[in-house]
Amino acid sequence: MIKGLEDILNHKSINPTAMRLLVLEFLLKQSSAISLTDVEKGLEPSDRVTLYRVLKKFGEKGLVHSIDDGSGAPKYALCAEDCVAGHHHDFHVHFFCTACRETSCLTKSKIPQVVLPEGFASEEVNLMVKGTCSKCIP
Amino acid sequence: MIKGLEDILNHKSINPTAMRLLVLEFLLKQSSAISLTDVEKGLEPSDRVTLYRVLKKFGEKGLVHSIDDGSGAPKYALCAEDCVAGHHHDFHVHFFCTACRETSCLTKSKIPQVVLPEGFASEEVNLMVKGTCSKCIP
DNA sequence: ATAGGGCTGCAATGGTATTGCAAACTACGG
DNA sequence: CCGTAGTTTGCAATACCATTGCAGCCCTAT
Repeated sequence: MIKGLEDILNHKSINPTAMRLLVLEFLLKQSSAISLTDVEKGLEPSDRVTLYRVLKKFGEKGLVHSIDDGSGAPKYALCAEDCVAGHHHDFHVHFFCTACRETSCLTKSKIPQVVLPEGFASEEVNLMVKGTCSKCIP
Repeated sequence: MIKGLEDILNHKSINPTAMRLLVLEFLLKQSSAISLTDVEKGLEPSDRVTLYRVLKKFGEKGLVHSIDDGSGAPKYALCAEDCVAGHHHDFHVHFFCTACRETSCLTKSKIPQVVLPEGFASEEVNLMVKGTCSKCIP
């Protein structure tokens, strides 16, 4: 199991340290995007700053992408597959459930093409939907 | 002129105080969405907290909407037209130019319909595009 | 005139990212 | 096996930013 985790990191050119393996393992267990504070609580008693830097490195290397769901703190989730360092390909919709307050990636919902005014060039698109998720529908 | 400003506030059931008129006037002069710090600098030497509360009230009453462009601080812009207290209708695209670092409302670019998975109900949609705006194209 | 409610300004709090620095660790060449 | 260089980690400190409490002010209605 741990072996597989190491491979993942190596494949992204990230030195597989104990801390990073722990964070990666924790991320793999999540069903939704989580904040730095969530990681901190799940991996007690780890240092917050270290976790911050681990996630930052993961982001730089294209292992995770961060989502700003308006909660103030960024959420992190593992990238699908084909993200390379520096260029993310996560053109999917992010969903924030106002009931359970979970942020999740709707990898199957692609972001539709957006028509921009003349002279505007798009580099990155982020679509955030808020509402009620399937688990919280009454 | 000031008379017109008062009308705007009254129409939204906001007591027209000096401070609020100033903020509204400042907002009307902007061509892009601005942060609380921007307002503070433009209206020196005003108290930041007061401006914060003014903007908050404007938001509650449907006069302005706030945009989270990922810069850490929310940006504010006047609502188009028919926003009512509590329910915003700003289904337009927000654009962040990575060159001039300005956030603007593309009121003509409507957010396309998003297909959500079964069981998901959408209440609010936010589409943030990052790239280069027409003024910054080489 | 006065009492009450809304508005403002100041001070203080709390949560967050972010950086500097020194200790710990790791990989590697002798 | 040892030491060294580079990476990683943990701690302390800093810097924003939103948000709240409180006290004084203004305006209005009675």
